[in-house]
Amino acid sequence: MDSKVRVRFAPSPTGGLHLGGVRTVLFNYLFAKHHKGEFILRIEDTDQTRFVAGAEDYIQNTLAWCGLVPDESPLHGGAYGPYRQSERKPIYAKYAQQLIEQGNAYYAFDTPADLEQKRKEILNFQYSKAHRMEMKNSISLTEQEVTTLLENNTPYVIRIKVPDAEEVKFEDLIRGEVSFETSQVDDKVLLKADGMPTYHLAVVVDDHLMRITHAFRGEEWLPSAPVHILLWKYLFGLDQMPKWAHLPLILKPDGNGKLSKRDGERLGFPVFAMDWTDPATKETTIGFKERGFLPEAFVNLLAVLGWNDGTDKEIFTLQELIEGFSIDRVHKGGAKFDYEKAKWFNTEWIKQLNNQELAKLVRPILEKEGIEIHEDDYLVKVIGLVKERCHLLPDFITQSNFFFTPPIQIDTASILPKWDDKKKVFFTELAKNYAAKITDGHLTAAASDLETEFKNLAATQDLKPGDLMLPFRIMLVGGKFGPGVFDIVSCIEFKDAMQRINHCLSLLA
RNA sequence: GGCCGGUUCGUCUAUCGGCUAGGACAGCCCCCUUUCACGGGGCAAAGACGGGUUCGAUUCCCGUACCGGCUACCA
Repeated sequence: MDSKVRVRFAPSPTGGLHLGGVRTVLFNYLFAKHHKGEFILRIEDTDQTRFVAGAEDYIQNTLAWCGLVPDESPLHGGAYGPYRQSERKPIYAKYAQQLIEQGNAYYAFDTPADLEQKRKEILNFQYSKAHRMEMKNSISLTEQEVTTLLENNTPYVIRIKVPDAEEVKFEDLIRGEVSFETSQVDDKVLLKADGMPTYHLAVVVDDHLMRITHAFRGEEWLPSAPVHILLWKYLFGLDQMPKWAHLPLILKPDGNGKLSKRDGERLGFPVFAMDWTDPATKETTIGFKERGFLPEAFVNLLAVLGWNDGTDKEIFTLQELIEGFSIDRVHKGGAKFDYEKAKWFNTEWIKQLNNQELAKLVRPILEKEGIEIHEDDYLVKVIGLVKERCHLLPDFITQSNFFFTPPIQIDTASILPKWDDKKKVFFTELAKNYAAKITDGHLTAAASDLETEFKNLAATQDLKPGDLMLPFRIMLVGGKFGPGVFDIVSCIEFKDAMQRINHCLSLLA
């Protein structure tokens, strides 16, 4: 009770981190920080066949981007390391041995082929009481046979000996009491033939050694919970066991089933937090970051997918999430991911973020497009003008590039139908006026003044301003979009505005 | 198949026995805007089904249906 809250996120480094993974991290983090506790990152790399180079760095980078920095991790160190299970290999064998001595585990010598054969022969084969005696293990074999097998270095695994007819139950922080009949659970492998532990053993041993107080993980782990409960009982005592919470799954938007990388590709939205390039295939999977999401928005949208604070509030800062988070307000049911709503969160965050901060993020995106930015102040001003029409960061490209360079594509087709000599005269005159301003030493003017002058000029020529606005807009930005025309003129200044008018006039001639 | 879990508008969700079932996204309409957005207003849209318990069930219990997860020397 009075011991410090310690939680862990324990991914296996097999590829990019998807939405569900990041949300698991987030809930862990929020819970820990809410209780002024510690958040640990532990890398579960016990399956050497699935290990993918770079995946661990990717995980660390993703956490950093999201602002969910671990207190202890392979990178940050800590008092309970090492934090990579592959580096803890010797530890697990000791506990497996202890279980054997206690009679809670046993050696099994069946080869993969033996098992495959057995599964073919018997429908719904389970390595458990029902078939244990038909297999090659230290329960079915005599002591002498086992000793010989061991002395000959016969490959073996260690399996948990699940008790006969017991009820295993535990209190899930989200689901309440969950119980299992042990006759339904099989003798899971604890230690593999290569000496590595399986998840089942490793998670229990490490959670104990790392003093984990609360263990949150995806719902897909619920069925193996009884194995872990049993292991806790045999090894460290149930009173030492962390509190469990099994998080609901994030489901695909259409149809059924949990969200996968393929769904994102199919439906055209990211599933990974950041870009991930598979080192083997060189195939890159797009991430939320690169798609133009702000980390604040990403964290926000994930947090409210399956959790809410009981009010109508939807926009939360990380700090607000920490303060308001509680595990018992997490949903039981899975949630379908809605990309449209996800974008809405980003739109909101773009509006919330101040222009200076936004400028830092937008600048590299524009520069990558070959847009030259000479002054920071100018960029900040432009961002203020266009931010409310941007949903994703790359939207700033189309929304603001005409502030930096004259439009290349000009939608003259939208001007032509109503174009006539009167308008031509007007714009020729307008350009001259701007030229005169420059001669007088004026670079620019306030938008409201520009508008007044524009309307006055229109009046003297007996033209309706309304008929002139669209052509003017297209001359300036190339199409029917963007902020108010006079804001644009004010921003790009007389010289540039004049050139764009003249250029367009020549196109229309 | 077995085990476990889940089930409120199309989607995310509020409701902890008393509701004309609220909000948000998406959709549609209107206003604002001489562009596109933003913003404001409005419309439409839900308690899987059947039994109980109760004065009263979306809320509690049971059953059914449907959906999902797991069922590896993967996590």
